[in-house]
This record gives sequence, structure tokens and C-alpha cells, in this order.
Amino acid sequence: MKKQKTRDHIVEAADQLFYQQGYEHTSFTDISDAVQISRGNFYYHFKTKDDILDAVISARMDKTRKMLAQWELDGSTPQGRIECFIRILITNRDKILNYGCPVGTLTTELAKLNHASREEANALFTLFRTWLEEQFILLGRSKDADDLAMHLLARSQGVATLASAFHDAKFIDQEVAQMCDWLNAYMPKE
Amino acid sequence: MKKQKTRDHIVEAADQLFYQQGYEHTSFTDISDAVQISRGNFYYHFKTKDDILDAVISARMDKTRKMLAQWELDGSTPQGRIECFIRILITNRDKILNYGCPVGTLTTELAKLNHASREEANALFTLFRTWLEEQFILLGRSKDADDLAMHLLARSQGVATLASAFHDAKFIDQEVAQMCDWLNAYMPKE
DNA sequence: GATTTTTTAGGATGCGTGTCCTAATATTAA
DNA sequence: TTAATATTAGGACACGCATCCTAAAAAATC
Repeated sequence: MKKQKTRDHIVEAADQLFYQQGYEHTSFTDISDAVQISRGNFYYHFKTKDDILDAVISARMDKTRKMLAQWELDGSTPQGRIECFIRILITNRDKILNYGCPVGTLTTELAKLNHASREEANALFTLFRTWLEEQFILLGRSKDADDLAMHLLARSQGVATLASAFHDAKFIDQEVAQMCDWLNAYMPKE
Repeated sequence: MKKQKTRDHIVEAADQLFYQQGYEHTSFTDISDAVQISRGNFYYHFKTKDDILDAVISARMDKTRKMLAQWELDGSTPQGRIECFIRILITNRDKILNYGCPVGTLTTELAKLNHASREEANALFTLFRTWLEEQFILLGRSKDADDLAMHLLARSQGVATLASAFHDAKFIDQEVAQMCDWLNAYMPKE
């Protein structure tokens, strides 16, 4: 099946372009140029542009789930796992400086467009949210686990937005350090 | 001069629409419908769509400057003034729940579009940043005043993004309370 | 090698867009 | 009232867009 292969290429290219240029501002031509495929050939793989968006979101969900699963292996303690989350800002620093947070910018754009896939994009946030919540529960904070998860999500989100606006890498490092301090000071050592 | 009047109407309508729908997604027709003006008449007031954007940004700068000046009067202490900033999230809660932060979402969009007015939009952030910095200096934190300003900006930004994604008003209230606590606990009482 | 199926290329179509032009109307000045 | 100017309306224009169609090419099957 060659179909699946080119389909994957399309999704991958669209994923990048949607992140870098935004969904609406990315045209079929942009994607076909990136994949080196004729524009007309698209319809064979995807009926509409919205379908590509759904495929991209779905792919991001899978990738995120795998990443979270990996963190479960990397970090032996809940603190360590949460720290993995905090440190994505550093791992993806360059991209974030240029294009912001992929989750935040997409949900924001789709909200403005009042797009049908708005909620599906939000599910990406929910994925992180519930995962973080679980970690905080493991830390014995079951009462406010969700609040803490939202708090951390919001801080990461804000850091990405500001760092991107001012193209300030140092700011990312500072805030990541602060969040780690917050995590260690605030949480009970076990 | 009737010209100035309709020009102001155009800028006001464009301001709202750019906020609610995004810059790119708002067409000349959208604006002319809102202002009740023929589409062709636009060119008499603005040469290009980009010119409208510049005018909108400029208007927002003026409005922001006035708001900051007002806060200088409202809050007798630097803490009080900073608290004014934190509480915009509550003042504009409904709009934020629906459309996010006007500054953050615009700069994010223009960054993706690689738009010429990107930097001018960022100046809105800088306006808040330097104003907050001044307040922290007045509090005797001249060494890390800018860091604190950026920290607070980022947190507000993150709160707006998450609250909008999850349409969660309670989250705004919680985080605003936390930021006020942080401000009062962290800062020296005088 | 022949035939069927899968995959592709490239252009046609209709629509919305920003932009621009020109003639009509309203407003002001003489 | 008349003449000059300021403001408007509405349509023309070229372009890019998502979409759709059809015939050619490639691949797979027999």
C-alpha cells in the first residue's frame, strides 16, 4: 500500500506547516509543494482541508500519548515525570521561540475561526491535563490535583507565548527553573 | 470633518472583529457590513488592509496607555497598581473566555503570518512590561523588576489561553487570587 | 505479457478576496 | 444659487483558493 505512505507524508508536512504558518494561512499548494505531490492528487487522499486538519490533530494525539508513556518510564517519581513536562519548553526551545506552543496556538486559532475541530484540538490540552492530574494524585494531592495541573499548563503556555513574542530564550530557562523550584518546594518529599 | 468620524468607526469595528475572528479571517466585507459602509468606500479611508491593522494597533496602544495612566490614579501603592493589572482578567472575563487575550492572540497570529506589523503588535506587550517593571522598581525590586514583570505577563497570558480553551471562568478567579497572594507574600510590605 | 486496480498529474470550475476605478451624491464655500 | 470639494456607492479586475473531474501513468494481479 503506497497510499498509506504518501498519506503519512501529507499529514507530516501539514503538521509542520500548520504549526509554522497557522492552519488557515496554509494552502493546499503549500502542502503539495512540501510533499512534492501534484495539487490535484490531494483529493485522492483527503476529501477536504478539514479532513487533513483532523488527521493532523489525530497524529498529534498519538505522538503525545507516546511521549507521556515514555515519561512514565523516564521519571521514576511523579516529581520527575512532571519535571519532564516542564522541560519540554527547553527541549523544544528553538521551535517555541519561533512558533510558540503547538497546542496553544492551534486551539487559539481554531477558536477564532469557530472551527468544527475546535474541541478535538482542545483534547490535546486535556491529554496533558489529565496526565498531570494523575501525577499530582500520586503525590498525594488528590484534592487539588486538577487545579495544580491547570496551573502548570497555564504557566507553560504563558512562557511559550511571551518567549515567542520577545524571542527570549533566557526567559524560558528562568521560568523553567522557577517551575521546577515550585514543584520541589511545594510538593511533599517522600 | 466627517472623514475622521467614519475612520474611527472603521477602526473600532475592525478592532473588535480582529479580536473575535482574527486578522486574516476578517474580510473587508465583514468590516464594511459592521460599519454599514459600502465596500468600495474603504479605499478612501485606508489604502490597504494592513493599514487598517496598523491603525487598530495604534488605537490599542492609545487605549492601553490611558488605562495604565488611570491605574496610576486608582492604585495609591505599586502593589495596588499591579493588582489592577492582575484583575483585568476578571474585568474582561467574558471576552477572554470567548476570544482569549487580545494582545496575546494578535501577536501570535501575526507571528505565524510573518506579518510586517508583528513588532508593532509586540509593542503592546512591551507597554505592559515596562509599566509593570516600573511598579516593581518602586517596590524596591530594581534588580529583578523586569523578570517579575515578564513573570506576571506570562502567567496572565497562560491563564487567558487555558481559560479560553476550557471556557472556565472559575479557573480565572482562582489564578487571579493566587497571583494576588503571590504579589502580597513575595513583596516587601512598606 | 495482458488486464485490472491503484495512484497520479494537470487543468477546469466557481467563489471569495483585496484592490482599484469611476460616476453619483452629499457637503461646504463663494 | 452656483461652483468647488469631500464623501460615497457599486461594480470591474486579477488573483489565489478549495474543490472536482478526467485521462494518463504506475503498480499489482493473473
